[in-house]
Amino acid sequence: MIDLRLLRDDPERVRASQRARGEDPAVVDALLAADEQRRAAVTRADGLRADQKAASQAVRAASEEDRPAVLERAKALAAEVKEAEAKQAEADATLRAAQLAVPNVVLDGVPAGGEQDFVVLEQVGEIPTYDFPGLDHLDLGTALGAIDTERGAKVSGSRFAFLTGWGALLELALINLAMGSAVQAGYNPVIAPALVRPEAMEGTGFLGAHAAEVYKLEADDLYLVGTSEVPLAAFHSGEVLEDLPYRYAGFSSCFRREAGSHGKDTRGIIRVHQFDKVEMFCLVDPAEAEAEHQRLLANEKAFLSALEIPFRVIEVAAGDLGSSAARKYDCEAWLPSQERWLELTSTSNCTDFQARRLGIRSRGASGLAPVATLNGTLCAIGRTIAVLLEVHQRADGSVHVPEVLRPYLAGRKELLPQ
RNA sequence: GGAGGCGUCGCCUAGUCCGGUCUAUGGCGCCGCACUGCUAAUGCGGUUUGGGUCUCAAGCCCAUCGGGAGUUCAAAUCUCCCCGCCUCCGCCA
Repeated sequence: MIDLRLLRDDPERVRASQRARGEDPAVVDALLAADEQRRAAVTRADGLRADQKAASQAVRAASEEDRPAVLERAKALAAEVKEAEAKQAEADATLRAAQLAVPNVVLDGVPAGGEQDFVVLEQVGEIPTYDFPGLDHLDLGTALGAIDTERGAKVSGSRFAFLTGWGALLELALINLAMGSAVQAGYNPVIAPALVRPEAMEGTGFLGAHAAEVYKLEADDLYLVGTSEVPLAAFHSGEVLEDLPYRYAGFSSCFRREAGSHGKDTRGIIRVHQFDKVEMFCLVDPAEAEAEHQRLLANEKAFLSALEIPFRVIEVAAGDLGSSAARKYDCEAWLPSQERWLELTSTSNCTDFQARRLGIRSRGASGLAPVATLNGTLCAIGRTIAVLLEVHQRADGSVHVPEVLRPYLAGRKELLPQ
């Protein structure tokens, strides 16, 4: 949710942000108009309420003979108030809708344009080459007895998979490695609920453009989260925080309908309906947000480097940002079977946009103000397993185990086909 | 799932039966000032949050007693729905 004061003071900045995103700047002017109308409605209703309050007191004070006339007046005012309040409620709803239609203002330096207009910031490691044909992660995983998508489909449908044997152990290894390094870096570990109320989903902005992506349990009015960013962000909703920053590393299963991605990444476990993820989430002073964002990115890079995965870092263009994000970096790993870069992690600076809607504030020099929230993937486990298998495969079908994972995998230096 | 109890401006608390200066009581904590050799103690004042108005300063106004709706001239107080917590029973990994 955008700051209405910023909007009033500098609407052109918001319009420019809209243009950078390739979205309609007219929503900015619609919001300005809605804001003005709401303020007019509030002023009128407040005034009438003040009159009615006085009239109501007068009823009590009135003498026996004055009473009927005074009561009449109070009743008339009550009707007027009711009508003015209805108009105010309408203006409030219009304002809210207009406010939800305006995404966060992008930060300086974010490249304008859409999905293909990203900027590559750096590449870590070389694109690997292999002097043997090579298998994709599903063939490798099947041979290792680590991934079973056929039975996943039989039991749950397409885009579901079982992780078995080394696959299951690899998942646990990655969770432990991710959580361990997060704790070491000062993040508070959290196991988060995967089912949340509508308010949590709405407050984090996932019921907007991405509503079709979200699973809903109709009978219980609960949603399955697509990322633990949702419960982590909602964790402190409505609170006043002291002693910023707060840093969390949340583990949860993630559920996505993948409604708009028919035919995309259908093979293997790159894009599935259910996967597990360790997500970092930070609440900081808005002045510290950009520095915190760099920290998150650094953590992501360190994690991928430790897994000996070659990757590149891109800055996502304005049009490809989520509505809450003001800047976003993705780390993309090289996927040998498809000879392309695949998004493994993503970190967004949401400035105070998300916190404003969730009511997460802290006491600053000028009173209570929304904090800044940031999120970043530490490890999306399924995809990381897919990349690990492909990148570290060898001609004989075995897979090299990076040193950092060995303590969690009974010291194994390689995984062998069964 | 069944029965009962509870939710008050940071924390605790009065008020709710029987609607009206509730403009929400008192204590603790916190902030300021005074007093004091320092600390403590004491005294005085302040201390929810959001919004509106305004030279965005003071001031004034409106809302806010878990959330929402209703009844009424008037709701912390009455009615209904929802949320949360507690106790007991049932069921359960």
